[in-house]
Amino acid sequence: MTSDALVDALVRSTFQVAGVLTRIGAERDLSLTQLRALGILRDRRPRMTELAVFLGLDKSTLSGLIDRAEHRGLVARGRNPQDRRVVDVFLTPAGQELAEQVYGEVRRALAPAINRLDPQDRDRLVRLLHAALHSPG
Amino acid sequence: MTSDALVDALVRSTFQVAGVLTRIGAERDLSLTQLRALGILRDRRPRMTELAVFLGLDKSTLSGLIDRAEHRGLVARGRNPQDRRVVDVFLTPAGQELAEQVYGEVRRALAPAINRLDPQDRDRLVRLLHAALHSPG
DNA sequence: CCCAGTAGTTTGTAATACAAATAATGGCGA
DNA sequence: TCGCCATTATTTGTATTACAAACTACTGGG
Repeated sequence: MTSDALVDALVRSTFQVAGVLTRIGAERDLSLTQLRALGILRDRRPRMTELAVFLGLDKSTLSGLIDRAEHRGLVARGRNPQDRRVVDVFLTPAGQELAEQVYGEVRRALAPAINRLDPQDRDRLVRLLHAALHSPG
Repeated sequence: MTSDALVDALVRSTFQVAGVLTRIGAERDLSLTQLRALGILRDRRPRMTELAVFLGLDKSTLSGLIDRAEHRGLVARGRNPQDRRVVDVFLTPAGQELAEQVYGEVRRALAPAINRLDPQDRDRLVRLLHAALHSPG
């Protein structure tokens, strides 16, 4: 069946890309989760609960994660004056720089894979991934 | 740039599929790594070191992983008569059944995404993923 | 037979993750 | 305004995941 081949291809590529991300993160002492958090925080300033939902983590897990990143000076916590229960999270300048470095490294690491496709196929792949996964559901 | 859009799409789909796999694994007390190990063992009987390399883990990490799976009756260790240092790992019948269940569940979970594509686009996506990622390098 | 190298395990430590309990605040109803 | 429940995040306790270093058992060459 075609759909089984597609499931296999998606799972395979998932583990392959996750492996690349894990390796790049490890070079800078970032777990896959921390790396993803950095990526999310590049263009957002969520509250703890929002970020936990985004990452699919329990809020207690996120407290520890942000603790460690904060001690390393990568992120900071901000209090929300409207609702003082709320804690906003955002990247420090050091965190921003690291995030850009890491994602530059990711682009470089995936470049060989991408260069195996001609520009038209790249566009096709983007559109197909978008159509399949980036939609409601 | 097109290649940046493709990197974004690959990273995004990686986290999305990994999320699905994590959730399905969690329903059966399987981590993403255990789930992947089960998938690999479906059609292989590697030695410990081979499996560790496959998963990108240290051999000491794998010892613990296989210990826990063995206690749950999912895998078994076999001694190699040619070289008695070597330990082969393979699925028990229970492990085989769980692996099939889980991967059936994965197919069901990804079906909605797949069904958004017509058969021709599914083939295209399989070929593009294969061309980009499943090649040398 | 000795010894260097290989295959796995054990031990120690840190990070990741969840659940339950806790603390602080907000907001609604009486 | 007071009381109470809900919300937001942290703390605490436990299991898993992961690595590195030390260790055990075995192999194969000299």
